[in-house]
Amino acid sequence: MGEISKAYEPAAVEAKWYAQWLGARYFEADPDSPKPPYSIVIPPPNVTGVLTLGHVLNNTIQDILARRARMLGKEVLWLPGVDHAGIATQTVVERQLRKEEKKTRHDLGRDEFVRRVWAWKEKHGGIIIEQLKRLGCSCDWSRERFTMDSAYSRAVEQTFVDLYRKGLIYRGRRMVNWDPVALTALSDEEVIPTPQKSTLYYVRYELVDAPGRYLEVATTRPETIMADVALAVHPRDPRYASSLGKKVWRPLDRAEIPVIADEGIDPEFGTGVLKVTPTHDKLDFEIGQRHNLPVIDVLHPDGKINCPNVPELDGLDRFIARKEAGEMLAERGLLAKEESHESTVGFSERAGVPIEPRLSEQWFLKYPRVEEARAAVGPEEKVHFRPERWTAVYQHWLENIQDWCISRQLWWGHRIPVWYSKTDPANLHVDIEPPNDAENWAQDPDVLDTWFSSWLWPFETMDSATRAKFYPTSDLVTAPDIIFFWVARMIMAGLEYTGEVPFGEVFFTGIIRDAQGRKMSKSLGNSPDPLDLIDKYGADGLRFGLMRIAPTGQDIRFDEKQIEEGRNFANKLWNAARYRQMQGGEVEGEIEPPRLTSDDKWILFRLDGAIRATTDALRNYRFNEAAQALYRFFWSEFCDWYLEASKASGEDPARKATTLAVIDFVLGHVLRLLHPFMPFITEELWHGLGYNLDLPAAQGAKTIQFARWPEPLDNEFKLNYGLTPNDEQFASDKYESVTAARRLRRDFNIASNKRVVFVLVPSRELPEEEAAALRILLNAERLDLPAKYEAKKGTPSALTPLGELYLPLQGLIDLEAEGARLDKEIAKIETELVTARKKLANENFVANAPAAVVAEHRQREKSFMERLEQLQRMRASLE
RNA sequence: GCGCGAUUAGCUCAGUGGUAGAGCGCUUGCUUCACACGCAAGAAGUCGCAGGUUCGAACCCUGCAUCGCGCACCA
Repeated sequence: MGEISKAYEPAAVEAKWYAQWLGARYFEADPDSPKPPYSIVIPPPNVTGVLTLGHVLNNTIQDILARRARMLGKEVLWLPGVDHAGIATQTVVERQLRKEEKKTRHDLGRDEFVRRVWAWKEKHGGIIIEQLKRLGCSCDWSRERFTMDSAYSRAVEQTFVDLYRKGLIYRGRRMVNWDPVALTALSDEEVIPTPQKSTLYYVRYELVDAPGRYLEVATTRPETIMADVALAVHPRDPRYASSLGKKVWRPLDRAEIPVIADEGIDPEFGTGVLKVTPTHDKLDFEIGQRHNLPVIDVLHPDGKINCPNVPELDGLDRFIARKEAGEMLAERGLLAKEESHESTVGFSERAGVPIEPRLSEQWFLKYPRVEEARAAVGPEEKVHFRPERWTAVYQHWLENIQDWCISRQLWWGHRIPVWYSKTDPANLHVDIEPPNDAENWAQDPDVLDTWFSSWLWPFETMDSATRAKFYPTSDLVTAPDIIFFWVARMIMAGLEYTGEVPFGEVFFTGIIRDAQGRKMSKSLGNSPDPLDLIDKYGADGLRFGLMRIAPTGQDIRFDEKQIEEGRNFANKLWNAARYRQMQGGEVEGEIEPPRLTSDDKWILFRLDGAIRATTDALRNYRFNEAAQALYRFFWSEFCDWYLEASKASGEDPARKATTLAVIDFVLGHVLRLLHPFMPFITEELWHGLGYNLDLPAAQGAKTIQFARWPEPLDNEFKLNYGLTPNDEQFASDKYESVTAARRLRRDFNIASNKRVVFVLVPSRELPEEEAAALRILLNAERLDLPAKYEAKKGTPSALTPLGELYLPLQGLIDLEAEGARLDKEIAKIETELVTARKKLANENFVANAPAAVVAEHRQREKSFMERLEQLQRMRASLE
């Protein structure tokens, strides 16, 4: 701390230390270290991603865990990396291609397009990695991984081959969720059910053998009528019993279709008649299978109508065709009515458009180790979820699990390692190596779902030495919205391929929302750029501000004010250190027990409490509690009371030396406790104040990161330094007295900078050093301590734990005001006394409540009575 | 329809059986020699509603209301 600025300026400090940490390779994990291991794998952000507040929250927590583990003497691996994010990345590059070259990926061809994506990745990918560095993340960047690294890709393909050989992966023509924009199949998890207002069309189907008689069908999708292959009713629906087995005319693309009975029909919905279009609805597909119905597909992959027989609709977008079909039906008198209707429609998570149920040939995975995975999570099991309630969500999903559609019709991703014989398409070659006579085979054009690579992340990112030391990992920190996508699948893959669960503790963060409670999203533009926040408030301020409010597992409403508080706290810390430095003197001198004042002992007690509270909170993943405990201790106790009182040590060198030693002791502890939260400023002050000087390298000489995590002050320490609860109580009483005196000042409009004379009639012995502290805290010109004091009538007075306190003023006193003030205080005490007495008068309370609680009430009653008596005496003196 | 969460000061939120808390905001005073990103004092709450358990409930139980989130259904 050469130059000392009044306000903490984070930018230079952050850049300086991060570069130094990287240069010294402090974050790199050594698999050969004798230290016990601690490991986290980062939830890999998308390679296209930029830092959001969600990432800040998530990664700050991981950094806190990692840094604290280092201070606890663990060998720490925080393994970073990014995800190739199939759809997202392909979309970004395609958009760029369209904009800059007016080309599609098909114009380039597959190989060239993939080359372009790689080029894009090299140039723009992984911005987020640099942003994580700005945040201070202590990842082992030497091990940064990418899900498309060659070794990792090989593992992904090998996994496919292995699961295929185990019979768990199969190819099938089934109903899938089709994204008509990205032109690919999606897994069920990638579909977001969204309530939509739509129109329910009541369409009339004329009976073939009874012209003029109709069956009415309620449908939201008239544009798929041409794909109808039957009408279906419930077998026991009396309204339609006579129609069963008959034929009706399909409107638009006119054809005869049968009326069938199926248990799947809900007679309550609409008219109780369903039009069966097996290609465009999951239920319809199942009915079609049960009744051996044909399959007609009237949609192109991009969602346009494919029905040359009805030229009015052919080629139209599905939503335009829907309206058009409705109008056509109306014109032909086949539309009985329209109703508005609300239903839930599946939207593509990526493209944001309604997905289309579609029959297509895809690869599916029957999940391995489902039951084991389900049983592995629970309070008594190997994997603990925090908050615990997510366990039920996880288990419910596993109990109802459906096979996973893992093939995607994209070009960017892990190519499916399957080749089809050109001569015999039924002949497959499934292996990570192509067949020898490759020219006779064609590789499957599809790639694998990105999550099919992510689920191997905790172990395929590690080489064998690393895995031996650091796997299974210790903690996983992630958001609850990827329990299904990622967490559950990692557990299954871990069990299948390593025989172990991949992590022990899973901490689910809340989701950060804006002030209106909406999710942060790019499209809403309600997501502040964390880099702007770092520029404005510093990385430490951002981290601390967020940690103080955030991670209770509840969603978080973001407010920039909270980050401002974090910045202010950093500034407070900076200035306290600055104050210490201005005092000069020896760094971390000897604390001489006989010289300790009650203030010194009080702050040591409070420090002990803060160490315990912080340690306990962090051990239980209650980051906000830890941050709050440190905030309160440092600001409200250390700065507001202790540092102010310590100014009383004056110029006596011996006393001052002890005071400074206590300040150093506390600051040294606070910096270490805060380091996981605020890595930069704590490192800066650690060195600036010279607390690193007498330490061995392994314990913080070069960096606070390896300084020991503070231990609570044990009984031996307390004995050696003569700390007794009496001292603590005395200091508390003193501060309470000071507050009472300041209130007097305030009540009589005496400016806080005006030095005045106070008179205290002490109710107990008051050594000179205590009086000195009182004078300082009261900003008193003088503090008189007479054994008896005859106050002039009307002298403002207050009852304090240390005695009766007077504020003699000349000619300024308003007797009535003073009387009113005392009356108010008396009334307050009386109320409390009544409450306390009521409680004690309750026999059941006295009989049943714990003795300590009853004693506390007795004590309170007594003290209220004493205070009341004194106040009344003071009141009487005014008359 | 089933399930989960939330409801505490103007705002954002802590607080799992024993006198209602913090920060911000607000009022008032203060450029007091670390800090105005500050210091000091203060005002401010029928703890969503209704029952129940208990000597005692913000906290436990039941029901209801409102908001949010999952899952299922959705022709």
